[in-house]
Amino acid sequence: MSATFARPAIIICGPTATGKSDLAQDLAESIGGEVLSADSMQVYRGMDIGTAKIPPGERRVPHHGLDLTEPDQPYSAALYQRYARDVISRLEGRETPVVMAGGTGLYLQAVVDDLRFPEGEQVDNPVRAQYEQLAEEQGAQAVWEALQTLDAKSAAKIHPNNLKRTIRALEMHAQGERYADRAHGLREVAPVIPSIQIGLTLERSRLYERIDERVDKMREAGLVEEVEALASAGFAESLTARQAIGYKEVLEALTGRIALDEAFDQIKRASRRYAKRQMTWFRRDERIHWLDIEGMEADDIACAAEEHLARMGWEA
RNA sequence: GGUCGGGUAGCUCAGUUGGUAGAGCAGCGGAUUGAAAAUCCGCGUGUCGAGGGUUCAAGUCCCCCUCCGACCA
Repeated sequence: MSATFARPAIIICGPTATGKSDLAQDLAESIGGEVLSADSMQVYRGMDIGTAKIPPGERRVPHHGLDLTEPDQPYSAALYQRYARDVISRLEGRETPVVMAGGTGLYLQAVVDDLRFPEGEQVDNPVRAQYEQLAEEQGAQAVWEALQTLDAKSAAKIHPNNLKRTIRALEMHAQGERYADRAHGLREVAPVIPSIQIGLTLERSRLYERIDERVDKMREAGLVEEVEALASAGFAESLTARQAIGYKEVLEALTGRIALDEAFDQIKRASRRYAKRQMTWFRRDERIHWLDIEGMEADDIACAAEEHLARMGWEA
């Protein structure tokens, strides 16, 4: 990307259930911009209630990054990076501001910073199945040892128990790439798209209350029915979509392995842990200006965000 | 009112013949370059119900009070 940027991208990040999508839309509306979602699960069509996608009828500005593929298709950070940068250049060409809203830290960073993924196929990995079988037969350690033999430098950067990352390094090796040459600390990656980043946050116990409430609302809104519909459309065999919180638990309940109430308890717990991991991810990024939303209405939050934009010299 | 059982981590509980306490779950911290709502790593966070006594030493023994549960009246 060599375009020059008249204005920085505005980024709204932070843990789940803090109102990122609403704020992004409010901001985009007031500055004449468009919203670009950075969410690894909102890319799937039909996964609406459980991903808290803003319903089409409530979208007051154009939204990008939603419904990009089918739930039985795999997706990846590399695909999102290409897609999102393309959206940003098009908006840039029309001098339209972009407001990104995202809880998926890797996706945001893949767009804004100089993360470089190997060329070639973006999701298909011929060697993956082979190593997954090895893991099943001989354990994750054996796979890691295989990596150590082929690419000791990369193996040294991955914990032997971390099977997924070990397999990724092996895939890269098969492509003539080295994991170690790319993974060298997310703090040290240079930015390529200027941005103003605002993080929404809340005291932990209050955040957890909001998460619990939101999960209850998802249940009332028909999450179970949504999962039933997806299940009959081959969702259970998907690689990535089936990892979504809310969906995997309800699927377990639908197959009779756990009770529905138990499933929703698990969804709340998984969402809390997810929020914690998101905080860990975003906390290290010095660029983020944090906004504590305790006791604030949507208007107050938008107002505070606009004040920050003004302080950063943002001009419409 | 009486008898018995029990009050130990946020929750459920363990705790040897007395040597200032440990599991699961929950929680907290961190990593993260093609699955990222995924994956992985690390961390017990405690007036052992209150008070007194015995002892070099009490969660463990004794006394008393208190709370909960069961049973007998």
